[in-house]
Amino acid sequence: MENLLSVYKCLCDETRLRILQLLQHSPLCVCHIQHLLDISQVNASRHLGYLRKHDMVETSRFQNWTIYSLPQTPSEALHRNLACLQDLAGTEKVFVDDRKRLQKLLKEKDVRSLLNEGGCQIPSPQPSETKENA
Amino acid sequence: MENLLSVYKCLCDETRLRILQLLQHSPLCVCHIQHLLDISQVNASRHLGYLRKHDMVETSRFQNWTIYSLPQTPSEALHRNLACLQDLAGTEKVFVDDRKRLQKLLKEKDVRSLLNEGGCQIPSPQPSETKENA
DNA sequence: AATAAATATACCTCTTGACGTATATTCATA
DNA sequence: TATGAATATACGTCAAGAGGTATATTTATT
Repeated sequence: MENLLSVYKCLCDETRLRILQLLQHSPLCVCHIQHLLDISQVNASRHLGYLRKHDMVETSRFQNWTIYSLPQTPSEALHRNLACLQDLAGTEKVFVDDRKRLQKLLKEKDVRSLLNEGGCQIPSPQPSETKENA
Repeated sequence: MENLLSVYKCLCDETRLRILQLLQHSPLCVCHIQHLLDISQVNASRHLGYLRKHDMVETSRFQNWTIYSLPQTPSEALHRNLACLQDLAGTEKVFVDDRKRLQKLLKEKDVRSLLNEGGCQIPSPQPSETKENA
């Protein structure tokens, strides 16, 4: 029950929902999140810290960057709810826009090499989910 | 997004989780919830009011009772998350115990007739989910 | 060694919400 | 009409948490 409640508490903030939705596509640094969501550094760091404290994300350190990613072995509650969120995020404009910005970001060489050197599997470029990317 | 966040906010309190899990099995009055969860009348009423305010439950009035039930046409976000909760609630002791008490309650004639006269579909007695009901 | 970048933490303020006590309100019934 | 049962609301208190500003910490670079 503790864990289940923890999951829902992590999910009941818009910023954290957006973060988690992005992390379902790729590991990311604080600065990436910060810019993708257009929020302050402190805010990004704090929400990520909150998620980490509740075991919703894992971190690895590379030089000056902290790379956040979803847990390798998430709890059942987290796993199920992330899947659920994934489904629901398909139609939500905020998420769609975030994903578009993410795809763009993941094309940048320095971003890719940072995540790579940080030991992360980053996804190959995705076909855009809507035909026009205008 | 508003609605999705609303759903998660409703789900991030243990009392409300227990209530929703019970309502997935049968419509119930405030006094039923109150006794099943062993909480105060105010507390039960307040959480149910919170759920109603956020369109997570519907109400009908019969004499002095307010019968709470899940919406006939829940939002996509609610529908999905209730299904998810249903799955996760299978193994959670608190929920298991609540359900046992509910099954017992639903065998009482006055409870059944109250819900019936209130215009509710109440489920037929369930086979107990664990073999022993001791 | 000084600087800059990336991240984290401390302190403050404000809002939300959880729960207790007390008190309406409504309806059936004695 | 007075009483009791079921429900809802008002008011107070307390804790959690969201976000801002300032500041520390670590690491690479000049």
